[in-house]
This record gives sequence, C-alpha cells and structure tokens, in this order.
Amino acid sequence: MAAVDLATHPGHLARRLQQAHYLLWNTMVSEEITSPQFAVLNAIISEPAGLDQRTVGEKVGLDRSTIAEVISRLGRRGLLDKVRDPQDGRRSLLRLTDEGTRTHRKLTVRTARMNQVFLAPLSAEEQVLFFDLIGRVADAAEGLRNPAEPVAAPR
Amino acid sequence: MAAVDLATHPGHLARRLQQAHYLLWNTMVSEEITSPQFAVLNAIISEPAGLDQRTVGEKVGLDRSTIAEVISRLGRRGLLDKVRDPQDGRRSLLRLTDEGTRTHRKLTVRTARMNQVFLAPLSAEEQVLFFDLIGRVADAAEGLRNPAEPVAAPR
DNA sequence: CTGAAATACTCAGTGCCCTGACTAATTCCG
DNA sequence: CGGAATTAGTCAGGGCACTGAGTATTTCAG
Repeated sequence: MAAVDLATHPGHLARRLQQAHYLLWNTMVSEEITSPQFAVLNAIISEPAGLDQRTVGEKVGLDRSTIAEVISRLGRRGLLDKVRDPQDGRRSLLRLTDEGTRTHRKLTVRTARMNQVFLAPLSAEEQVLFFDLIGRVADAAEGLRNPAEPVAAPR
Repeated sequence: MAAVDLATHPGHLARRLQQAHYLLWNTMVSEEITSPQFAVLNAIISEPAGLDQRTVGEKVGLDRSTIAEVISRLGRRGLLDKVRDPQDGRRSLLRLTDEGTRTHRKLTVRTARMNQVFLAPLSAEEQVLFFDLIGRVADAAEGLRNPAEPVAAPR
C-alpha cells in the first residue's frame, strides 16, 4: 500500500554493495581468508614491533569483540602470533608469522585484480568519485558517533 | 612492509558504509526492528494476497536461509503471519498483521529522516550520483552471479 | 500413472558485527 | 603507598549473511 523504493535508501544500497563484494571476493580472491581478515593482516604487516588488538580494530574499523574473533581465527590458521606484552600485561602483541606474510602477499595481488573487475562498470573519473562520495558519507556518520571535541573550544 | 591503502578498496569502503548506516539506524530509527527487517515488511506490504519467502528474498536481496531467519523473527514479534499455501504445499504465504502495517508506517517516516542525515554531507547532485554509482556496481556484480542467458541466443 | 526433475523451505555450520557486563592490569592522585 | 579511574581483553547474547545437505511437495516426461 505504502511501500517505499529501496533503491533510494542508502542503507539498502550499502548492504547490496557489500554482498556483491563478498561474492566476488569469494570467487576471485579466497574462500579461506575473508576480506576483514585480510584487512587485519594488512594492518599488522607494517609493524614488526607488534600491534595490540585495540589499535588494529581502530585501523580497520572493527569493535573490540569482532576484532577478537577475527584474530582468533587468524591465530588458529597460523597466520599470526599473539603474545602478552611483557611491558603492559593488559595488551597482547600481534605479529604476522612467515605464513601470514606470504598469505598477505598472495592476496594483495588477487585483491587488486578483483577490485578492477568490481569497479569495471565505472569510468576512471567515476571511480574517483565513488571513493570520495562513500568515504565522505562514512566519515561523517562515524563522526556523529564520537561527539568529537568541539572545533571551536567552548568559551 | 607491503601494506596497501584500504581507502582504495571498494569492499572495505562498503563495509564501513554499512557499519555507519547500522549505527545511525539504531539511534534514529529503531533498536528493535533492523534495516533488513524493514525491507522485508516493505516488500510484503503492497501484496495483500501474500508473498512466498523466495519472492521476498529476491526483492530485498537475501538468500533463502537468511530470509527464513528474518521472517521467523518478524513472526515472533507478531508483525506478520505465515501460513501454508493451500494451492501449493511447498510455499508459505506471508502477510503483514495490522501491527506490522502500523510498524512499517511509523518506520517509514523515521527512515526518511535518517536518510537525510546520512546523506547530508553530499549535495543534491552528489546524492543522485551516489545512488547511481553504487547501484551500477552492485547490479553488475550481481549480474556476474547468474550467468544470465546470453543476450545473443546461441544458434 | 509413475519415477525423475524442479521447487520451496529447513537445518547445520561458519563467519561477521554489535552491545552490555565482566575481569585483569595499569595509571593516576591524594 | 593505596584506592579510584582508566584501559585491554573476554564472554554471553542477538542479528545478518552465505554454503551445502536434506525434506516435502509439485510438475513434467515417458
């Protein structure tokens, strides 16, 4: 009777976009390692000193619970090591294993190929726009989350 | 060492966008009814004759298993009825209850408000572009799924 | 009319994602 | 120093999303 058109609902579009991506990832990149798992490997790889979970979560945009699950799976697969920080007993330090580094390298190549296929319907200029528009919307909404200290300091 | 920039990965962006939306939905629309649940109500509301699960799933873009779960939750909340189709014993017919119709109406208003806030960082022209670009990418990827009978019929 | 194929749905299993409540360790302050 | 606040991580619980296997029903072909 009063149905709305979901094609004008950004949330619905976002969900469909993610599903489409999931599908392509599965067929073109890996059935074992998921996209969030790759993001975690990618966050850790450039820090040979090791990173703690919270920081990794912040970098890839995952909350404390989810990051714990993802890391546990990567640990089970032997792609990273997790040891208690001797300096600060609250933290765990995360480091990639050699296997983890190899996996990251392999997936980086495939991911690049997949991204090309995924974005193929858009021209080069449109692709830039695509990143810009989505990034701005996501950033703004994330900003609403943490009230963020007022830019003009309260007098 | 060889970390990539996730900001140029559409999949990562899609995930962040969806998370941002989830957050906003939760605070501005409903903590009870989720966005996929609303999509299902919306798909059923204009069909007083009732719809089967498969068709609903197709309309909102959910697979058979997921749609079954969502419908079960909506049924538990008393927002829809599910009865076996007497004409075809494989199907269930889904219809909104009065409560379901009321809920849809209420959420439609709030959803419109939320969409405005969500898209506020974009100008009107950019919003049109936003829908167009995401829609095209998602459609194309969904197209890869079902090989789709060749346009030029095989001779 | 009867067995094979197709269709609608269910179930088990895996993984992502969030919140709220809890534990353990550290830091900060009086 | 010693208790309070902060910080890192865990755990329980709810919901979304997919695949592969299985059940029931209908349809179609011989």
